[in-house]
Amino acid sequence: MNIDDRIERRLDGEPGTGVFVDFDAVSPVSHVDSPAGRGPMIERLLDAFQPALSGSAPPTVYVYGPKGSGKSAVVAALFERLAARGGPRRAIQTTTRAVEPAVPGFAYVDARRASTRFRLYRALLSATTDEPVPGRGVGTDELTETLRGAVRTGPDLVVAVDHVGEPGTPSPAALREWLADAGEGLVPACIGRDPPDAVDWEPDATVEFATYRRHVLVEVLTSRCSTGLGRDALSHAQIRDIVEWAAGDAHDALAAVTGAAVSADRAGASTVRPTDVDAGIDAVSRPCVALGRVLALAESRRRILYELAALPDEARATVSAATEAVAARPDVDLSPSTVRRVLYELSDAGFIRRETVRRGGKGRPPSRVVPRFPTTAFRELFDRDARST
DNA sequence: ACCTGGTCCCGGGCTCGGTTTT
DNA sequence: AAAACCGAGCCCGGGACCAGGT
Repeated sequence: MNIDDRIERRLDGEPGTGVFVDFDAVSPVSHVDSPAGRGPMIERLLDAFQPALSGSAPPTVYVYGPKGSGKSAVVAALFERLAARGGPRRAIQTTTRAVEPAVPGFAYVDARRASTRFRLYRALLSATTDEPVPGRGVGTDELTETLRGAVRTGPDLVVAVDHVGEPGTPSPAALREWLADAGEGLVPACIGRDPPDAVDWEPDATVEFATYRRHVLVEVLTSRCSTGLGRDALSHAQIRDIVEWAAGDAHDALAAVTGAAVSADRAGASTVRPTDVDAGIDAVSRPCVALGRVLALAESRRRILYELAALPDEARATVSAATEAVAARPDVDLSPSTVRRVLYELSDAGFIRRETVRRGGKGRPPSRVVPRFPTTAFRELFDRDARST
């Protein structure tokens, strides 16, 4: 947050004494313009893309590393800058331009929201053209031709596809093929968690992200909290405790901070108390699914998880009980049969865990339903999203 | 044998953009 | 110009069948 924003905030009448000042600054799903403590990684990425920047053909690049190590934050920020500094958007023909721009275009796509060919092409079209892109009622082949047309002229386009190879997102090999089908100049740069030898794709270059070191993650949280939370709302010691617990995972750490701040906010406190830190940490299961995955789900699935996260323990004791409780909520308009099926689907995809409980009854023993995502942070994001629309 | 939980699959229908007919 | 129609992707609902327990 720059000085103007800070002044603006005071002009809006916010005294700056609440817990939250800028929710997005601490939210695990929003990426900041300049990620703290990751300068060396930006250099490594620029090294990998150097050929493209000096006029040669762009290389294919694979960026990998564990969850919460800053891959998305750094690559998204870098590609945004590269795209902004690149030539005009490709759909805009610049016949007056004397020399073809030597530097390729750059685009960032989240595979979680582009999990099919149709959706990938759609995402690319809206990234490269200003025209509205149809979301339904049009065939994939037709969309392919539209994209081919938009890409045929102009420089190459480096497409960073984030979160490849997760459950529900395409593999690098599938993406390479999809991009090749849609034009010559589309060069993939995939970002995933699997090491290169476990991936069905041979990139020209690889860049590895390592887990955050403790002191760097402290730096990240301190920076985020200084803009996102009220002054001294979270003490240095508390930040260190959360970092210690998070074991280098920035996503989990930020989710815990968000949960702690929500807890304090609800209690009307102006600073985060020890019980709030405990509550914040408790609401983040370990291991846990990234919030970005939860938010990329269809609206009906998000609604089910939202309701599920607020159920008391006994209502989650069996899948049947959870089904009944969720389906009975007024805002859920799915049939119990569908809720049940979706719960099993979400369990398969890792969003919830089923723990079989021994019980003296007849038949196969049921299993308890446990959320595997940051519950408080998700519910807060869900509420804020509902309020803004 | 019987019961309940879990897996898998697919037809139908919804919504939306594009096309043809009125 | 409006209305009717068509076809695309995607979601919902439900049922057939399998698994694991008494």
